[in-house]
Amino acid sequence: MTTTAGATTDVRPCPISPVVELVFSRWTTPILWTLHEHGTQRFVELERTLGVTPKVLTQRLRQMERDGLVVRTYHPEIPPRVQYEISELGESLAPVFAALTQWSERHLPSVREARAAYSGPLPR
Amino acid sequence: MTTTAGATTDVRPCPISPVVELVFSRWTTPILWTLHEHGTQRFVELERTLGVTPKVLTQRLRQMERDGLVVRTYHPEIPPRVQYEISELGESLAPVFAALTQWSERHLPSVREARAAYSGPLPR
DNA sequence: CCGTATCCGTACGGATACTG
DNA sequence: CAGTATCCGTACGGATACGG
Repeated sequence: MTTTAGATTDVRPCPISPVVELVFSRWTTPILWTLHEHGTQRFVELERTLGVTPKVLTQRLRQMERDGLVVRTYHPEIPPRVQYEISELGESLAPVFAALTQWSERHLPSVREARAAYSGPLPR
Repeated sequence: MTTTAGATTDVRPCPISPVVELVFSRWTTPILWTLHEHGTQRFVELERTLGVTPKVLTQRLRQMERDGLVVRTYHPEIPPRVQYEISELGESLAPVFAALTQWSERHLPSVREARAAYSGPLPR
């Protein structure tokens, strides 16, 4: 565990932090969900469906493309057409989403109850 | 405008967004993980283990207590002692964490490959 | 020990305008 | 249509100091 005296104890963070950062950053979840549910989407479709500005949408899509979660296909036409679809790697997240969905259905009410019952500080 | 046939009124965002915000906000995942793995922890233990400043730690713990994910127990001693433990509701997230862990083990290498192979913009 | 109070820097998202 | 460029406001986290 800790090595010889003097050395700082190693702080081992939870192993899922990388995935969390990868998948649950802002907008990534809605984007993945939309592509998963509605299939291939064009840029403007995502823009309108999610209500996100083009700058941010581009940032997220580039990031997700780099990480291999989505596939971008450019069609050199006039006007240009770009398709975004979820990759196989992205689809492999399905069990995660399923677990999350199930948890929501079962336990989200409990959260609401807890919030209602909570009388301490931090009122939002 | 909205007269696109077929799709009536509702543009439904992904249903897991609330949970994501709840569980995967900054620091909440490491906190939950630590309490899940190492059991009950004192304030200063979490502070040191996670390397988080007391202000932020308090914010997160209050929020998670309000949401019913952790249980705070105050022992009026000198010096005072406060225990934080994961609640039953928090424990119910275990399947989610399990799915995430499994995905990490299986598919995180693919992400690294994708990043290495990616030659476009956005180099981080 | 367990927080709270205060200041501060920045990263991030939103809005707008413009280009190919 | 599919972005890029620019400006801007703020929410958030880190650092420090202090209090019960």
